[in-house]
Amino acid sequence: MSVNIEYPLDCGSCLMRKLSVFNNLRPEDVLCLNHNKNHLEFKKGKIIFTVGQRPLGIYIVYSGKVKVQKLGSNAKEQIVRLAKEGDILGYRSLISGSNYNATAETLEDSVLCFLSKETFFELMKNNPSVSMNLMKLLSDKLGAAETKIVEIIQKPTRNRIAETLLLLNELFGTEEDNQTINVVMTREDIANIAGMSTETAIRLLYGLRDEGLIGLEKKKIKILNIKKLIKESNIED
Amino acid sequence: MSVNIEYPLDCGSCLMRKLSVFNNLRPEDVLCLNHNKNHLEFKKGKIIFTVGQRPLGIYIVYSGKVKVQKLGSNAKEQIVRLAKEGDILGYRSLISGSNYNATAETLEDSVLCFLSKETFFELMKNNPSVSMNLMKLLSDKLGAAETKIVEIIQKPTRNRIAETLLLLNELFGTEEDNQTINVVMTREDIANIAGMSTETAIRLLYGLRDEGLIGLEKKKIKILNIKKLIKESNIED
DNA sequence: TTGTAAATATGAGAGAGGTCATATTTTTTG
DNA sequence: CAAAAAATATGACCTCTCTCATATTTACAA
Repeated sequence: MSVNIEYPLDCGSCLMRKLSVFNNLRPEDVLCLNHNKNHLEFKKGKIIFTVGQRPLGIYIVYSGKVKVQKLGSNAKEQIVRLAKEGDILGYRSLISGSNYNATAETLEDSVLCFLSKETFFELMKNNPSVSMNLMKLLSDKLGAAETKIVEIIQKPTRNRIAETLLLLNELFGTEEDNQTINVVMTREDIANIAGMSTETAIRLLYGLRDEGLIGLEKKKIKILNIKKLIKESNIED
Repeated sequence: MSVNIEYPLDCGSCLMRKLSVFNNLRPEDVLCLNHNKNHLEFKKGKIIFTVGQRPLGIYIVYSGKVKVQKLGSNAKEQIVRLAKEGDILGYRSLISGSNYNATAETLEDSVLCFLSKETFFELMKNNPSVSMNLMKLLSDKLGAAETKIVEIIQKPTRNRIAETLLLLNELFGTEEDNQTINVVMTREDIANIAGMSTETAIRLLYGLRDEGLIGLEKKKIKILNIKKLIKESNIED
């Protein structure tokens, strides 16, 4: 499932660390990190953790992309979070003190950095910036989740699919052409972010393509007219 | 709107503080709290803060009940959080460093304790338990919000109204009869928690009453058969 | 490369739940 | 206490989106 590999990586110079909540550690804690971290390699489509497991630590994404999804009563997955390089995973359950209630799966080949619970809390204790960063992160995610609740209830699917594309664009950026969203996802994944059936998502994407707002080539999605797409998403905040 | 009143209250012995994230302060910080807090009285239906305002601090509910709601694009309010005695309000935006994006309104006459941003962050700096409690609180709320997203998408309205009643029961408890949920809310409020139209909520409540799961008398709601109600809510976690 | 599984595509049909209209009851306010 | 406003109640209708079925294309593994 995952392979423990040797990396010649030094946390001190690690760019991903500097993007993460551990950006502002005391020098001795950078060493601690170096000493206690564990690199794990996951192929595309592999499970990092799954519902019901007890969190043993947290994961920092060194490279790759990860989706975190929950299975609803309807036997349908809902993607509740996405992670890319520098993002952390598995912190919510760890802090809540509960077992995982979502499943994390790689969207592409990824390298993760594992940090044991003990090391994590040790770093947090000694570096106020870590808990401050985490609180900020949690607050932002909570705000986004609450906004999403309102949107799912009140916005029609067309608004939501447009918004989902804008989110992916914002989060993962574009390829060199400045248009193609830099992530490979199935239509089902996109539907599971937007909160609708796969068929509806497919139909709506074609609608947006026919109107020239986006381009579709296999799994690659281009944003051709971002202004209209923003209008279509009916964002207000 | 709100009245600044004199209370002979000592934070050291305040039961609400002991229920809150400030339950474990250094003695000198209890004094600091005593010195810097501000009591505010709000009549039922009054706005504590509203969308767009800049957070100047946080509120601790000393008595009363508060709903926090967001206005969607559909001109419909969605209740995203509820607060009772001992709960804090306004922390998410403050920590995120953004203006409020929700409105807090009292559900009944309430007394709140206001703490300036400066005092709040000072307390947090000196008492690791405060940031630990806050992180736990944020993590729990985030987990609940993500669960709600999945449920709104996948559960029919009947499941959700049942779950909403169970939530209110859990949160606010019951009156002496051990059945009547201890909160007064309009049907519209209930609909705005469950995420459906007021008409649908009313119809579903009558359905549950006709089947003997609940009792309805004016705004008072009794839970008569909690087992069946749990079954009806289709909870899995 | 080829066979198989997974993903995409598209139509048809159905129904859950929203909207609108209106009547009645309850609550608030002057 | 009366009048007005707010909340509750109920019916009719309609539409958005889901489900199901099936065909086609793409991706993957042997």
